[in-house]
Amino acid sequence: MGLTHTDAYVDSLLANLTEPQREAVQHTEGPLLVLAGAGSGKTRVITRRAAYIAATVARPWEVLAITFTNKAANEMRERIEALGGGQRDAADSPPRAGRTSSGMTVCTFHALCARILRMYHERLGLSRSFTVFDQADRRKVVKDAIVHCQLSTTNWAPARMEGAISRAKNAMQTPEIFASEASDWGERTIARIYATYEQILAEQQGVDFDDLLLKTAFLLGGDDIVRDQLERRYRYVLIDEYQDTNEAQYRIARLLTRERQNICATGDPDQSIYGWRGANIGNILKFEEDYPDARVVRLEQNYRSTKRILAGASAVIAHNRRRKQKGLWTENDEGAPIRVLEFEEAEDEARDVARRIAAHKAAGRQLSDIAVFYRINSLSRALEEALLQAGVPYQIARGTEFYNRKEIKDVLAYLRVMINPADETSLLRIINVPARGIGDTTVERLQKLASDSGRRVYDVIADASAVQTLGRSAMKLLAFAELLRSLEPLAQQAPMRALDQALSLSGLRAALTDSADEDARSNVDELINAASEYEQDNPESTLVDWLEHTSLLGDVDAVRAESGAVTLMTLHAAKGLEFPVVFIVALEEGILPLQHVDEPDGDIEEERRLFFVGMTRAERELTLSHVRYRMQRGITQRQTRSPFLAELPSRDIEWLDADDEYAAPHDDHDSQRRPEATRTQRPPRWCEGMLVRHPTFGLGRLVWVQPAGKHTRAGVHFTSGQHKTLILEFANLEPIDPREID
DNA sequence: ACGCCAGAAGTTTTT
DNA sequence: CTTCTGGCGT
Repeated sequence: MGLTHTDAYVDSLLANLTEPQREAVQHTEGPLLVLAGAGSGKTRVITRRAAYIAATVARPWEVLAITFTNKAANEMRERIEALGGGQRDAADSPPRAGRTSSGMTVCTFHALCARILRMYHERLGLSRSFTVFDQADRRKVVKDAIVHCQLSTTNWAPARMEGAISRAKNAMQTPEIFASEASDWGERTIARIYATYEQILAEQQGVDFDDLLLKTAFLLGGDDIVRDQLERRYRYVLIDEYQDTNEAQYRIARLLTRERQNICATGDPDQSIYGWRGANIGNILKFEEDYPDARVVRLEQNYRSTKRILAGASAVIAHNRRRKQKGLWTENDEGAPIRVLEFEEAEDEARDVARRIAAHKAAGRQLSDIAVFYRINSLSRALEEALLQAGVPYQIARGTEFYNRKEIKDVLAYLRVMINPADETSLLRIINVPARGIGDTTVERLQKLASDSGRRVYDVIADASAVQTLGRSAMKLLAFAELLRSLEPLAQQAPMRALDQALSLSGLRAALTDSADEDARSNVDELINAASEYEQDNPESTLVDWLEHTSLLGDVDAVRAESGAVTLMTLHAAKGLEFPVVFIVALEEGILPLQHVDEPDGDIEEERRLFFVGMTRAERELTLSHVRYRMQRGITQRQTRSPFLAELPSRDIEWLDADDEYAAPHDDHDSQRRPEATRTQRPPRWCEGMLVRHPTFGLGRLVWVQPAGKHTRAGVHFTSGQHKTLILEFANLEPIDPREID
C-alpha cells in the first residue's frame, strides 16, 4: 500500500525536523496528541505527517485532515502538494473540491459534514439538494419562528434566540431535549421557538451551520453501517486546532476513529479562545483519558519570537490553572524589551501608535509587517482616525462580508431557488427583486394560500387557477412563475453559465447596469470571477457544489494581505498569524479582560489566553498600551490597568511614560533609513495612499488605483468608515495635502 | 421605493 | 456616542 514511493522521497519527508517533530510524523498507528506551542512549526509537522502516511501505510484518499477555516485548509493542501509525491496514484480520478491532487481530503469540519450529509441524505429525510442557510438566512427564519409562535420580536430578541438555539445545537440538544430540560416559562418558550425554527428549516430543506455538525454527529452515532463505511473510507484522521472543537465536532472525531483509533489531534490548550462559541477546551485536556494508549508529543521550541516576548507570554499564561504545562523556549535573539505605555485617553494612545508606526516606516520597515490588535471592534475607530491623520495606510480585517452584500445574496438566492424550490427564504427574497410590482400584501396572501393548501409557495405561484384569486397581481405572479420555470434547466449547467444566465433572465443584470451602484456591479463581476475560478479548479463540479462552496466560505479568505498597509484587527482574528511588529491596545480592566454586564465573572482564563495569543503573534517587537480615561458609549470612564500587565516579568518590560520622547525604532532596518526627501518632481495625479476629499463622503484615502478602460477606478476608504469604489474622472475628488489637516 | 425619525441597543464570530 | 432597526410618511 502506498509503496510506490521511493525511499528518497520518504527520507525527504523526515529531513530537517527536530526530534519531537520527527516523532510526530512517524507515529502513524494509534492515537496521537501533538501539543504544539505557539510558533512551534505545527503546520510543517501536520503536512509532513499527512504526506508520510500517504507514502508509507495508506493510500492518499484514506487520509483525512480537518481544519476549522477554509484558509487553513487551503494552506495545508497547498503545502502538502508542495511536498510532492503521490500524484501518480490518482491520475485516474478527477480533482475534487477539498482534495489534494493525490486524492487526500483536506477540508473544514463543515465542508466534510456537508459532503457526508449529501452522501447519506436519504437516511436523514433530506433532499439531495438541501441548502446551507447562512447567518442572515438563519436570522430570517428565527424571526419567522418567533412570529409563528405569536410572540413579539421585541420581547424575544431574534439575536438572543439565535444564540440560544445555536448553543443548544452545539451541545447537541434537540428541541425535545431542550424542552425537557427547560426549568421556567422563559426557557419553555425558547424551546417552542427552537422547535418551530427546526420545523421551518425542515420544510425548506434548509440546514444551518450548526446542523451540518449536529446532523452528522447524530448520523454517525446512530447508524453503525454509515459509521463503518466512513471509518473504512478515512483510515487516518488528523484534526487541527483540537482545542477549539465543540461537543458535536468532538463526537464526530471520536466516532470516525472508533475502531482503529488512528486519530491525530493537534492544538494548543493555551490558544483556546472560542469557548463562548461552544468550543470546549476540555476536549483536548482529556484526550489522554479518551485514548489511554495515546502518544503525546510536545512541540515546545518556538521559531517565531524573541526570547523576551516569549518570556513575557509564558509568564502570563502560567497564571492559568486549566492547561497543560508547557515550557516554550527559543534559540532566537534576546530582542528588545516589551514596551508598556500609559496614556491619558484613547486619542493619545492612538496618536502615539500611529506615530510609532510612521517612525517604523521611515526606518524602512514594511507596513505589512506591522499589526495593531484590540479586544473589541469599537476600539478601531480612534486608531483609524489617528492613522489617517498620520498618513499611514491601514487595512482592517473586518468581517463585513462579500457574501453578505445585498447584490450577492440576491443572485445567489436565484440559484438556490433553482436547485431547491423548497427554499422559501430565498424565494421570498427575490420575488420582487428586481422590482416587478409584487408588493408585501400580495406576498402575504400568497403565503397564506400556500399554508392553507399545504403546498410550497413555489408550486402555488405556478398554479394559474390559484394565482387568479389574488386579483390584480396575478399577471405579475404568473410572469414570475414563468421566469422561475425558465431558470429550472439551468440547475444542470456548470456554475458560471448558470450564474450568467440567471443574471440575465432575472433582470438583475439590467437593473444593475442601470443603477448608479458602482460597487454592486463590481461585486457581481467578482462573483462571476469566483465562479469561473472555481470551475477551473474543479472541472467536474456542479452548481450545487459551487453553491455549497460559497455558503461555507467565510470572508477570511477574501481578506488578502495588502502590502503597504498596517493591519488592524481583533485579537480573535489574529490567531494563526504573525507579524514582526505588534501593538496591543486598551490593556484595561473590563476590556482585556473583557467584562460583560450580565456575567460579571466571565472566563478570565480565556481572556488571558486571548492576550497570550496576541502576544505570541509578535516576532521582534511588542508594545502594549492602556489609558487612564476611556470613552465608551458616550460615557468617559476612569480605567484601571489590566491585571495581566502585573503578570509580566519586570526584567523583560520597559515601562514608558506617555510624555517620554522615544528614539526611532531600533531594529535591523536602520541602514535603509533615509531622510524624507522633499519631492522635486511632480507626483502622478492619483496614487495609492493619497489623501482626498469627496463632496459627500468627506475625507478619505486611496487604497488602490487601477486603469479601467478610458477611466481610472480607485478604492477609497473614507474617515466615515465607508469604503467606495469610484471612477476618478467622475467622482469629483480633490487631492489633499496632509499638512492641511492639522 | 425611498427617506426620515425615533428608539433601542451596543463582546469576541473559524462555519 | 454610535449604529442599526422598524415604522411611517411622501
